[in-house]
Parts: sequence; C-alpha cells; structure tokens
Amino acid sequence: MSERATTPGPRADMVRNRRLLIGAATEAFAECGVDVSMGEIAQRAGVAKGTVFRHFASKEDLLAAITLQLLDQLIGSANRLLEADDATEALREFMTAGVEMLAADRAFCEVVGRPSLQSSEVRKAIARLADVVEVLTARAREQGAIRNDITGTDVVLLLGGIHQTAAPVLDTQPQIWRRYLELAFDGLTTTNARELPHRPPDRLQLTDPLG
Amino acid sequence: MSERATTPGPRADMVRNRRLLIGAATEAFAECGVDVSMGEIAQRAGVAKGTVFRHFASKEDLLAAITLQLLDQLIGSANRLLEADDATEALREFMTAGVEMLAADRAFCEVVGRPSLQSSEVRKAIARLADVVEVLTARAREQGAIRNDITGTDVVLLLGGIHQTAAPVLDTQPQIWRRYLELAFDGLTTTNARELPHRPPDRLQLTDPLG
Amino acid sequence: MSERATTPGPRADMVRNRRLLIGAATEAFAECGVDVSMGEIAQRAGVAKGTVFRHFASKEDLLAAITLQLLDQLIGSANRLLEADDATEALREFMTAGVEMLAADRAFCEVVGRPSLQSSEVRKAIARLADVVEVLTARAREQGAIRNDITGTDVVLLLGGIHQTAAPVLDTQPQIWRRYLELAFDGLTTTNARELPHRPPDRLQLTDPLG
Amino acid sequence: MSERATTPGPRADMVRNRRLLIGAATEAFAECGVDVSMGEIAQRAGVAKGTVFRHFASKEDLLAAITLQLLDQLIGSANRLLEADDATEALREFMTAGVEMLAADRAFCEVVGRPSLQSSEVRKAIARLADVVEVLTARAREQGAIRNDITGTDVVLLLGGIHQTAAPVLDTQPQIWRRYLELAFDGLTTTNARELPHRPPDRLQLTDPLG
DNA sequence: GATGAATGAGATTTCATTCAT
DNA sequence: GATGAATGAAATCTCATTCAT
Repeated sequence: MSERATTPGPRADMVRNRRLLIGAATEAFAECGVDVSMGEIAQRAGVAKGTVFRHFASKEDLLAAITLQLLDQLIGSANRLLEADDATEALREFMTAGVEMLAADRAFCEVVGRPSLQSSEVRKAIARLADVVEVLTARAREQGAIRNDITGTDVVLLLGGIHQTAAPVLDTQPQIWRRYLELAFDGLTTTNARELPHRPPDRLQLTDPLG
Repeated sequence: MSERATTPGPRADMVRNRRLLIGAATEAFAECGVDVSMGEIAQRAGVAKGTVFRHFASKEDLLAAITLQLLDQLIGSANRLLEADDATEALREFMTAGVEMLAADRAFCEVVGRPSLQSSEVRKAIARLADVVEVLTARAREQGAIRNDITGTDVVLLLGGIHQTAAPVLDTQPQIWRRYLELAFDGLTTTNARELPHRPPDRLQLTDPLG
Repeated sequence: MSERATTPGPRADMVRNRRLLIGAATEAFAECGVDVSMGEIAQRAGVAKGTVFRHFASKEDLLAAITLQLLDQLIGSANRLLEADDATEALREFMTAGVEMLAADRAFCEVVGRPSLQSSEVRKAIARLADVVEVLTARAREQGAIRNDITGTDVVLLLGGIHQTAAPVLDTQPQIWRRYLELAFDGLTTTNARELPHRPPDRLQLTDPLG
Repeated sequence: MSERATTPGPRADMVRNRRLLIGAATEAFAECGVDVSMGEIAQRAGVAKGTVFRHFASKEDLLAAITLQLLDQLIGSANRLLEADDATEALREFMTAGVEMLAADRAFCEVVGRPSLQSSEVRKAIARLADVVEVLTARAREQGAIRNDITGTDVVLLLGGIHQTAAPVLDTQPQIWRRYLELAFDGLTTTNARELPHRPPDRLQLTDPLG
C-alpha cells in the first residue's frame, strides 16, 4: 500500500529505460570509444534517440555518467582494499583492477587521458579516487615496500600509462598489460633507487580549473 | 654555372605552401589530435581548402605524411645512438627523445596507439623503428644493464605508456613525463627481479597483416 | 471501430514530407536529369537536406526509388493491356504510354539508357518489364500484325529511341514524339520486309551480370 | 626562306598542342561523355591544364569545337552523297555514317540530344546539316522511295533515336544499331502508309532562340 | 605561350540536438 | 514520458577556372 502511494506515475518504464540505456552506453563506449554516435547507443538500448536525450541532456552528460560509474567501481575497489593486511599486495590488486578496466574500455581511456573530455563531476570523482589511492599508497610506503616519493596520484596516472603501453597490441595479445603492470610495479618497488627527477603530480582535479 | 641560374618552374610558391601546410598540419595535429578538420589546417596554413587536397590527396595521406616525418626523426635519433659507447645511457636518451616527441603531439599518440589509423607506410616505419630499437636494446642487455627479457618492441611500446602516464597533467606540469620515464627505466633495469609474467610483444607491424 | 480511432504515431508529417520529397525528386529528376543535386531536391520539397537523407540513405537510393516508381507504372500499364482484345492496338497503346513517360522525364531516360546508373532493383524491374512486354509482343506477332523477328526487348529499347528522336525539339514541339512513334510502328508492322540484319537484343538485365 | 618570314614566333608548339588537345578531347568526350573533367583531357593530351584554357576559353567552348568537328564530318559526308545516283541508297549510307558516329561517341549524343548543351555555333552547324540532309531526303522522296511527309530534319533527328535504341545494349552487342537502322528505314520507306500524325519538326536551330 | 598551383563554390553525407505528435 | 522525424552545421573531397612564374 504505502509503496504505491509514494510513486504515482508510470515511473517503471523510465527506470527500466534508464537501466537499458546505461548498459548500452557502457558497452558502446567501451567497444567504440567516445566517438560512437548517440543513434548507435539508442539502437543498442532498443529505445528511440529522443529517449536518450530525455535521460541525459547531452552526449557529454551521458559520457560523464558512464565514466562516473566506472570511476565509482574503481573507488569502491580501492576502498575495499584499504582493509587488506598486506598493503603492497593490495596496491597491486588495485592497479590490476584499474588497468583491467581500462583495457576493456576505449572511451574510459580517452576520457581519463584527455582533460578536455572531463566534466567537473568526473574530475571530482578522479580526485576522490586519487584521495583513497593516496591512503592505499601511503600504507604500502609505510611498509617500506615502495619508494618514498611515490604518491597516490602517481599510481592513478600509472594506470593509464600501463594500459597505453599495451594498447597497440591489445587485439593480438589481450593479456599483455599484465607484463607492463609488473614492469611498472618493479619500478615502484625499486626502493634503493635515487630520487625521481620531477616533483610528484599535483592533485588531479586541478588540471583544468574551469570545470 | 649556367645550369644553376635557370631554376625551371614556379615551384617557389608551392614549396613555400607545402612547408606552411606541413607546419600547420604538424601543429594542428599535435594540438588537436587526428580529428582536427582539413579546413582548420588550411586556415592555419593560410591557404584555401583546395590547396590542402592538391598537396595531399586525402586527410589520411596528410596524417600519414606528418606521422612518417615524426617517426623518421625518431628512427634517425635511434640510429645515431647506436654509435654511443654507453648503451644504457643511449637507450635512456632514445626513450627521452621518444617520449618528448609524444608529449608534444596528440595525433602522433593517437596514430601510434591505434592500428586502425596506421597506413601501411606508417606500419612499415614503426617496424623499422622497432628493428633499430631492438639493436639498441640488445646492446644494453649485453652490458647487463637491463633485464634479460626486455625486447625492443617493449621499449617502443613503453614510449606511449610513459607519455600517457603524464598526459592527463601535461597542461600544468609539462615536464612530468621525465618522472615517469625514470620510473619505467628503473623497472627496466631491475635486473634481479623475477621474470615478467607475459611473453614479450610480437613485432609491431604484425598487428594488422593487411598493410 | 475503436482500432481505427487510435492512429499511433506522428507519422502524418513524415508521410507528408515523404510525399513532398518524392514529388520534388520526381520533378527535379524529370526536369534536370540525374545530376540535379540533393540540395535542390530538398529545397523544392521545402525540407532540410538532412531530411532527404533520412528518407533515402543516398542519392543513388532516391534515384532508384523514383525510377522504380516509373517502371512500375509502365509494368502496370503493360499488364493491363495484356487483357485487350486487339493485341496490335494494345502494343501501340503500351508504346504510347512508355514514350510519353520518357518524354516527360530526363533522368528516367538517362537511367534507362545507361546501365551504370541502374541499381540491381532497377535492373530487375527492367527485366520484369521486358518479360511482360515479351508476352504483349508475342500476341501481336501471332495476330500477324508485326514482323516475326521482333522481340519484347526490341520494343522496350524502341521506347527510348523514339523518345530520343523527339527529344531535341521537345521544348518547342512537345507532342512530336507521336510522329516518331507512328513511324517506328510502321517499321514494326512492315511484315513483308526482309529479315532484320542483326540478331535480336539479349534480355535486358544481362547487360551487367553483377546486379 | 619565305616560310620563315611569315611566321615569326614559336607558333609551331601552339599548333602542335592544339592538335594534341583536340585529339585528346575527342577521345575523352567520346569515351566518357560531357562530364569528363578538363584535367583528364589535359592529361590525355600531355599538356598542362592552363594550356587547355589558353586554347579554349571554357569547357563549353572545347566541347563546342569537338562537336562542330564531328558535325562537319557528317555534313561533308552528306555533301558527298548528294552526288550519288541512287538517292535512297545514299540516304541509307548517310544514316549509317551518322548512327555509327553517335555509337562511338558518348558526348556527341549528349550534346545533340540536349539543346542546353548546344552553343549557337553548334546549333548553326546542326541547321547546316539539316539543310543538306533536306536535299538528300528530297531526292529520295522524288525517286518515290520514301514517304512524302518525311523531311531532312526528321532524318537528322532519327539518327539520335536509332542510336539511343541501341545504346542500352551497346556494351554487349556493339553492332545492334544496324538492326534498328534497318527498322527505321523500313518505317521511312513504308510509302503506302497513312500520313504521320504530327506535322514535321521545325528546322533544328529554332529549338532555343537564345543562342 | 606554357605551366601547374591556388582558388573557392558546391556536392554528398553524418550526427547531435530539438520538437511535434 | 516516449518517439523518431526534422534540422542544419560541419566534414571530406572535386573541379572549372584564374594567375603568378
């Protein structure tokens, strides 16, 4: 009884369409990158183009929503790993999850790697991600497992770099990112090396102060 | 004597325009990426749209020409460094040159990172690059300076990865790629580490056997 | 009853635009030939250029649709005349209808006369036309009214020829094709003449076996 | 000696180029029709595009020149046949020559069949052709070989019509125009037929009084 | 006089977005 | 709220013609 009273209209369809739409957009952006057309997304969702624009005012908005969803997954993953005993292994697991996500999603890479594609929401989420990764990294640092001068932002940036290293051969060697993740990890854990030549990166959302 | 006096045709303008055009295209692709329009390039060069198409029959051709020019610079750089005494330092210098070039050029990254944008000429040039880098890498390996299981193709792929690591903050910290280059280099030189978890990448031109 | 009341969608406008578009295209192709631009057609229909492409995916498609419509009219005409008592008079009527249609339509002539402009649909329709005209012709032949060695394909080809004879003066003497139709008909009915010097034409769709 | 005195400049090249150009244009128009590009013609002639425009101020002019040349051949042919004893056979030979020329030349057909492509020069030449064919026809008529109501203009128009009848199958049956020439000729010589239904065509140049 | 580079109008086509139904 | 037709800006590319060399 009480349920019906609070939701008067035919909201069910809308909720369902939104779900379909997000699923289709997630897939389409992942496969085709940010240049996939709104028409293609509508078609994959089995709805009309107008419906896409009712749910997301512009392509930019839709892309932001999808990207945020992925970033939130990554943030959740990092948060869960904060509880782990072995901080170094936790960091490796986080990076594995992150690169794996990038490897499977063309648009996500494009957005994360190009500030001009980032809405302010996305930038905020990236900052949140950087914050939690900062903690994850600090714990590993404190265990003496990684270099002193590595920050959480370094780690976040490395996700994109490791993915990109593998990207040109992803079609023929889809798992090769694991090789470059290990290589990068070896760089991170080279604790007796001399200090790195450039100060750590600024916090990520500062990249473009307009948003 | 008399031969030099009679420069034959009205080539002066064309040469000048071609130079302007290549300059404009190099800049425009570098700043805006491969999606910049031919009209924008024409405008930057100060010529009419038709002139662009007289010099380069299609956008694809123009992009290939610009990309080849950059790849040739890189190949030249690698060839020169083959003469160096310290192979490890030579490798580091080559990687520095490569990442620096990528850092300055959005389209170059896009082309190098996406096989579908590569003409057969470009693929051949990438293969040539991989070949000479293979030698450069072998020499460093023989000096015992880098891991046994690192190939030249790994090194070429790493250029894109290092660049990408820095790309999101390039606007505010344009030199930060040096940090990630060092980090990657430390990974390469971790000679006492366990073997990397995935076999080395295939030679690069094999990505798409059509070219 | 109630079913008829609920016309489902906003189809009214589309149907109207499609009609306008087909009308405009029919006219424009008829007046200007196949080289008329899609922009001109859009303008004549009073719609935007994009609308033309929503209804017909390419210029080729639009031209095919218009041509098919005319061919279907002709095929219908021929089919109806199969019922006539006087086969010779039926043949004359069919030819009258055919030449009249051509006389009014530049693009139709160009398409019918140039295999490279014919889509496979159009070629099939021409073949269907040739088939029914074959029957029409056979009946007239059996009545002893026309030469023994005249086929339906001859008759179809003659439509274009008769039209072309009149075309150069069509502007000033729009009905003169009737003169040349009669003249050709007299050629067809010259039953005591010697045999024609070249074997009959092949069936029409065989011109380009790709379709 | 005397030769050199009257032609001072380097006229030889120009004359040669003009000849090359006319040859190339004749071929190109014949094979490709009026839509062939000026660049293609220049290339076939082995000269630069600018040279084409020095000799012929516009594409229209070049097309007119080539068309006139062909019309003059036809006029010459008709004039020679005025001398023949058998006027009917002469008429048949003239028509054979005319249709053969059309069969070999796409642009010629297009120009002859479309008044809008005819310069005033071309229209005048067509009128001259009609005049001499008028005589040729009159002689055959006087021999009682062809219908009373056939004029020279009818005959000229028929050339295009006969050609067009065969055009759609010209690729696979290149000689089939002979069939339709014979058929048309049988129409012309059906002397006991009733009068044709439309008055004869006006003299040809009157089609478009603007030129 | 010949050259061929430059021009720029115009053609086809795509696609994010708006809006009538 | 959903639909999908309409819009129109923008992109690539072609070609007759002009003009500097």
